[in-house]
Amino acid sequence: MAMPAQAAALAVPGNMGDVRRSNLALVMGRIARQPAGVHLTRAHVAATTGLTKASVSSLVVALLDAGLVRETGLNPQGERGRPGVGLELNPARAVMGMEINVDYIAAGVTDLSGTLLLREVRERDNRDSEPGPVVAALAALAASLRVEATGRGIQIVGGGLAVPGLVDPARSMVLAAPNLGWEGVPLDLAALLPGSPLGVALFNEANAAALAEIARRPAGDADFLFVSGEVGVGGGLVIGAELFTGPAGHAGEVGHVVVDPGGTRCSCGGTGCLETVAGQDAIFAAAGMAGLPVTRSAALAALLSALDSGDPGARAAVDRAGRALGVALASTARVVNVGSVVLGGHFAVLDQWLRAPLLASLEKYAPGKFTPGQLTVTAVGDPGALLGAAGSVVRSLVEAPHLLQA
Amino acid sequence: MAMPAQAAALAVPGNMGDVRRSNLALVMGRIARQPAGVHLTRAHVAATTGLTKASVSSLVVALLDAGLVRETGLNPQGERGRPGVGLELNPARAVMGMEINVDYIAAGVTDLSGTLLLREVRERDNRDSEPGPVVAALAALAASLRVEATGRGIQIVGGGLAVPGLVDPARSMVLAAPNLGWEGVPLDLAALLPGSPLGVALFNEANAAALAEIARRPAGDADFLFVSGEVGVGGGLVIGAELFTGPAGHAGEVGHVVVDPGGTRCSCGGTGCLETVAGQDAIFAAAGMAGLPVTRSAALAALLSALDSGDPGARAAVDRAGRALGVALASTARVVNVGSVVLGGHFAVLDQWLRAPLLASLEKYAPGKFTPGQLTVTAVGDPGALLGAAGSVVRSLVEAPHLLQA
DNA sequence: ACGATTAGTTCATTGCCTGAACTATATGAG
DNA sequence: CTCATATAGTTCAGGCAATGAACTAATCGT
Repeated sequence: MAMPAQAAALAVPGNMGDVRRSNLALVMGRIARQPAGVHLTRAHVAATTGLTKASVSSLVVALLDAGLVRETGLNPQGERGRPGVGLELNPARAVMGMEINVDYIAAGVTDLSGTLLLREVRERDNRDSEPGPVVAALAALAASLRVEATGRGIQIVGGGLAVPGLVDPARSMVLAAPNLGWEGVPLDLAALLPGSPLGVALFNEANAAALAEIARRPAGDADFLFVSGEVGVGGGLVIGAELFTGPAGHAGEVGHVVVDPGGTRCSCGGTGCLETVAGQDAIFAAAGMAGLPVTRSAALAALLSALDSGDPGARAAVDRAGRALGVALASTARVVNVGSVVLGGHFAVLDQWLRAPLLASLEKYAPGKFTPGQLTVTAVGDPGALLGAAGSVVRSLVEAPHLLQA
Repeated sequence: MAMPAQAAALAVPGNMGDVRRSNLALVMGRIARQPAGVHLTRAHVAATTGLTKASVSSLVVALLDAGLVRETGLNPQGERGRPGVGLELNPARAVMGMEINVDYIAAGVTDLSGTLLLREVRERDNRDSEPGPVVAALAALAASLRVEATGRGIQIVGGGLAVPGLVDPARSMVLAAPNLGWEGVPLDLAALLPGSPLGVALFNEANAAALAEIARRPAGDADFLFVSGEVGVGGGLVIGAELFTGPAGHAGEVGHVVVDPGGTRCSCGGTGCLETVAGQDAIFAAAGMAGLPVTRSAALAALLSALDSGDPGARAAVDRAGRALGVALASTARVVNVGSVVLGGHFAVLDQWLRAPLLASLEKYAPGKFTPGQLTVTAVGDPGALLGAAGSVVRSLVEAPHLLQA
């Protein structure tokens, strides 16, 4: 719920409890947004949120009781007047991010400020795998991290799982993950974090990575498209610092924008999709690297050295991918009106080779829409999906602190 | 503001006034959604909204005082128990929709239920016109309709203006309307309806037309892309029964999706945009009708008869436009994840000739995403932009009835 | 005519924010 | 060392909005 000046018609009556929850979120958000280590007092919260000191005091008590916030010592530096009691996010609460990908599973723990405390990646070939054992292995990994966290006095209150495919979060289902060979797979998310108050949320990998980017961008720069380059090409659309997933939950899928109407068949059944030109397998094949190193990171390294040594096939393949990406981004920019793009996956790795053809293509198909500065590379990198999945739990907690109230 | 179960972090403290406004909107929305002529009582509002009878009574008094709602007689048919007092939208309040287009200006008055009460279209060539006289002529037209409405005891509380071009509603500016020859034109919207309590809102024409479609669609079918075929190709993206305009306010511009990377230059500076293949001028030119009838409706009629008589050039041109539209819609469907499309403008007129190549193209580039039933033609037609602009005012009033409180 | 039934109002209660008054604890000047 | 000043935080009365129960109002069926 949102409560301010503009009222939107809703299906549910509002009451005073909603005011309380809204203001609780306001105070929680203020505390969460405070830079780490900078003293923040009730008085300052009141002054910056517009709430009265009396209300803030009452709301902070609720947050303390819920264990979301902690009091630190008094203001250390000598200022006039009574020193205020410091407030910060409770470091004894944390969330778990988890990821299932083609070559590995991973789990990590972040505190409520988004700092990564623990992380563990287990290599594992999940191609054409059975979902059951993969999820069981991830549950075991998560359990071990949880034990480690508990040993440090840290409670895991919830988690998020990122999967490389189309998901239906509402039904906890993986609708289609071609690279895992999963289709219509229901997941027992609760088993990943048994008994955690907030449970486990499910995300598409590119969407989770996009969420992780949000926190790492300058404030106000809250609209962008994250493009994830893996075997497939995924996308996460962020508008107003919110993930925009569209009516059916799969918006931002820039990998299947048509970039070549006369092109080749895509695994999705379509024709000339971006993925058929700029996906990892497509680039490797076009560069004449078919049947080369098994792992993707090795293949990428091989491609990079081929590019460095001036291999014409490799250069042409990347050039073509860059131009195609430009076509897709130009169209996307028109339809959803975003002017900033963040490149992830192999697009980030290949940035120096990709950038020139991509910018040229953007200028040709959407002149004036993009400046080079609006085309950036992921600030998070590999653990992006994991951090984003974890961060989403933090975010839901900041927006609805009452979820953890007694 | 929105008030229910899920709280979103906001910059502004909530208080009980927000609860009041939210519930006011809830009751107002319930009354507005009641089919015309069907008796609706306070008791029924309470039962369907979840508010208590006491709250509903109090809220209804406020709506009556604001003049938004009216009591009708008692329940006519004999049912057991005390008959309830009927409630309906006040027929003495109305809004004005206005439109500036290439060949005409238009204004119309609708009551709060969206019924068109008055409408007047004045032919007028606005190509490469000065904004001042056009707006003055529209103001005069609006004034005359307002006099007529006042004569019937109807008060105009606000209005909306639709313009064929990119607009910045916040600054009341037309950023670019190539077909009018306007660029960076500030509009004195207040002059169109002097002294009206809600003022005049500004819309892009395709967006306004999309708004008008919302009300005419079956409930639950709230996600679609409206494609407006005029000289240019515009679009209005509706998600969750809300217009989605994106970060900069121009989302849904499907006319500049790239459908042919090797294609011709577009007026926007890009290359191979949908508009270069499927815009009216493009189709007329491809059909070999350059320099034909002056007015667009005459040219369209000529094209239709050429199609009827089997003219191969005309058929090929429309075929090509249909296929290109399919490419653009396939890409758009992936990026924003809409599965329904509403055709307007010449796309609606040419539907029978366009449909087959369009569906074939959709099936080729986005297989399984569209069924023929999800491809429909405008249910509103010509006055769409006008009705949508007017409807937007009604909508804002329903969502924030307190705007008209004393 | 009277009981049953439904509509709508009145009123005491509860919850939350607000503003003012008050308490608590520091700094700095004399 | 003491006191004025300044700032932090709590307490408390007041107001507002929703709630639920009790009450009044109006109609139907028998």
